[in-house]
Amino acid sequence: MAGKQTRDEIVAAADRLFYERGFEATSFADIAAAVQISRGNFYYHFRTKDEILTAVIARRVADREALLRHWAEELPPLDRIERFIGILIANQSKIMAYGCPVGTLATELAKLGHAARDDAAHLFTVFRDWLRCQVEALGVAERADDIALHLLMRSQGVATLATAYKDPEFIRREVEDMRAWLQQHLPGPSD
Amino acid sequence: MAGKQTRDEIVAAADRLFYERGFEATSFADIAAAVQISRGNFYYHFRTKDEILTAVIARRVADREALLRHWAEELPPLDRIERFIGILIANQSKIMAYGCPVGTLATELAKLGHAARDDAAHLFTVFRDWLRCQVEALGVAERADDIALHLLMRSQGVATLATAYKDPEFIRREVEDMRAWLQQHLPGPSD
DNA sequence: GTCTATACAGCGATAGAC
DNA sequence: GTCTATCGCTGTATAGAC
Repeated sequence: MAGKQTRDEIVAAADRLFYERGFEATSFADIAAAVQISRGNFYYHFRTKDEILTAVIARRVADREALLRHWAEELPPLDRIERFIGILIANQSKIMAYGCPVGTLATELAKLGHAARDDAAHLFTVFRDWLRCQVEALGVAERADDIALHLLMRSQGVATLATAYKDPEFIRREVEDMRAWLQQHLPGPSD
Repeated sequence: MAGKQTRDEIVAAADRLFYERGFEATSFADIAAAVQISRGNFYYHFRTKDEILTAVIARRVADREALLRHWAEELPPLDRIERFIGILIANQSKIMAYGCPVGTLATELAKLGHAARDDAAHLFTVFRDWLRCQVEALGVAERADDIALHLLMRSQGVATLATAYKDPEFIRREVEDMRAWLQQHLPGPSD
């Protein structure tokens, strides 16, 4: 039964390396070294690089869904969205070094013409649908999906420029602006 | 003197391939095949992959500077910025397929920890400084750089989501929103 | 300036012993 | 389930003929 644990360790290491170095730039040897197993053993668990990519994407989807579910249980709708925006602050060190894990993987797979590109784009949809639901819960009936996409768009833009310039003050300012924008696009308390 | 021409063809082909497939995923054989020369001849012009990357970045900087200078000569300041925003529409097919050439290269080199990462980030600065100048020309004395960064941020966000979702209607809507935002952040005609 | 031939490391992937 | 050994291919890079 140690097989399951080894497999999980491989996926966790691949998840981290695909994020930090990129999918193409990460070799089997890199992952095996990170988990401290031989390449031969590695191939017992995953026969191709595509298989491990699929497992990594599934892991990321599960992680994000669990996180968003957790927020939905603990916070009221507005705070949930603010928490989403706050990811840019909470993860700013990693974002300045490696960008957004969702956006950078989707872009890389699109360039590679990889079969899993749509699966990677689906990671965006996890956030998109969740954001739309929260916006609707705040009383916005129409254009809730547009608002969700706009928040996603801003997150991606901030992440990309944060990686290029590594400027925490830029991130702080844009996060504040996102929060103000959100307030303006929700029904006021008198509605 | 055919050497100069061959060299230009190599850089042009590498520029396109680095954009469409990524820097890491493009091999010397790919570039040589695109220019229809042998690998041996290729190495006469560029001895390492880093050398050709440097040449590609220099080419991109020169191309963008020439384009922006051209706009500055032909259009009034507000139209120049609108033209910048309009890149998202004019290049939407390529952006949906490969993302933004500036943002995707900067992100990839950041992940690779490549020495040329700062040079790639400088490509952003070409647009940043130019946008700041146009905003200042429209009468904004303070926060012109913040406005420039905000426009860059939005462009990057739209490009990333456009690559993931390939939705022209999303691009159209966000471009319209960028133009409206710009109008709101410029001094009114009565000021 | 352009070519062929080639060196050598690292890649993804397989076979088979334990 | 984990290992060593190895395969075939591709990657960057070089040497030298023309």
